[in-house]
Amino acid sequence: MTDLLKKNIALNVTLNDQEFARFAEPFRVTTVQKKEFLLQEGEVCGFEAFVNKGCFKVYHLNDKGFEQVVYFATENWWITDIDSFIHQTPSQLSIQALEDSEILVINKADKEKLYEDMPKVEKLFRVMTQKTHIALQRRMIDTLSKTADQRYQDFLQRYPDIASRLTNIQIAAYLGVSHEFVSKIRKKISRS
Amino acid sequence: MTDLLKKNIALNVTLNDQEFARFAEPFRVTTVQKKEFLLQEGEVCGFEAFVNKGCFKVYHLNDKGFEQVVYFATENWWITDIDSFIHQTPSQLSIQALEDSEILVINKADKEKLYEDMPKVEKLFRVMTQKTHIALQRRMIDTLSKTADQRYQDFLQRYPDIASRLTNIQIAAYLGVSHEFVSKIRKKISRS
DNA sequence: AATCACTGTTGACGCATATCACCTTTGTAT
DNA sequence: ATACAAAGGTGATATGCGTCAACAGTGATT
Repeated sequence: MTDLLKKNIALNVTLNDQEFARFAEPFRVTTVQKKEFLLQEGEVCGFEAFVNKGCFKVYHLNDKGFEQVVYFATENWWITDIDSFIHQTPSQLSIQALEDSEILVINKADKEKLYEDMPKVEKLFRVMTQKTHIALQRRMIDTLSKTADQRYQDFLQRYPDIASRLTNIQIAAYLGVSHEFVSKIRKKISRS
Repeated sequence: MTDLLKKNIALNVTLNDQEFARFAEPFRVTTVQKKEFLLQEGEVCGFEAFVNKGCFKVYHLNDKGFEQVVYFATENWWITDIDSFIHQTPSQLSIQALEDSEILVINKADKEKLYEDMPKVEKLFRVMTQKTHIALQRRMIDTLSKTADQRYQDFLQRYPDIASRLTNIQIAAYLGVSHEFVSKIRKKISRS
């Protein structure tokens, strides 16, 4: 149940079996059906979750009513609306399952107890947040300086396993372009 | 010398005078002249710095030879190339002073000692990184779903004090648009 | 099997923004 | 004070991408 989680955190911090047991204790296994929402805009996000199986999109509905995908999360990714979770303010993001999924959920109070009880957990989430931040910084640079064509191809190369589970419409919502234009990019690629 | 730093970290963590003294000890005051580089692309970033006075731009030179500004840092901001600093790999970013400035610099080894000696420092940088990440996530959404016009006006509203110290060219490099277009946006605004 | 919703494709047209060229204004160094 | 570099502004033209509309393909639901 928590095997994948154990491997995941081992990337950032070393815990012995007893420490990991304490860490894993407050997590609850939850199954989520395709199309089900973990969080809807306006709700306060009280959880953080680790994806054991399945796929989610974390997105914002912009002024024009378009979904802007902040990120996709498949096996081994963490999901939350970090802004709403930390500040306990209404969420501007929604989180929806794109496949039948299984996640490990921890609530805010339990996570804060972990921070207090285990200094290594501070380090774990510091390092995880830093890595996430680095990835987002790179995406920011690419978004501002590359064409949609290049960004589409970069996405396929960087996340081939995720891309194959998504529709063009979902990928377009991540890249911030219309799905019709993604379709035209694909046509152009297939000709060359 | 470290008054501003003391106030800055007090936003995220509580340290008594003795603890703060230990925290501040490894920082070195450094003056930097306008146009001087703290870091150039290709170098490994071995420091993190707190801005006491002045202004910096952190930017990436893209394929077309254009500067893409990742962020500006004035008084009370921290600067580093977090990617290069953490992984000790060659930097893809450059950091240059836009004004004569004064910073407090800590090197990587000393920062790691702080992490080991003071659990509160783990928390400090975890929370700081989370806040930075939230801000970048919001910027990402805005970049993908708003026009240059809106983003320019948002920038002026959100950072009026920084904007007034920058040229249009620098603001354009942050927004990811040409400086000519920023000029046209300004004209349009002034007419209305 | 039939239906209906969702996804993908294509073309015509329009808008946001880039590019280029040139000029004016401002700042800076001697 | 002069000269030169950098910043700011403007118009003409080009391009990337959006919008809209229509249609075909693919899956889901009954």
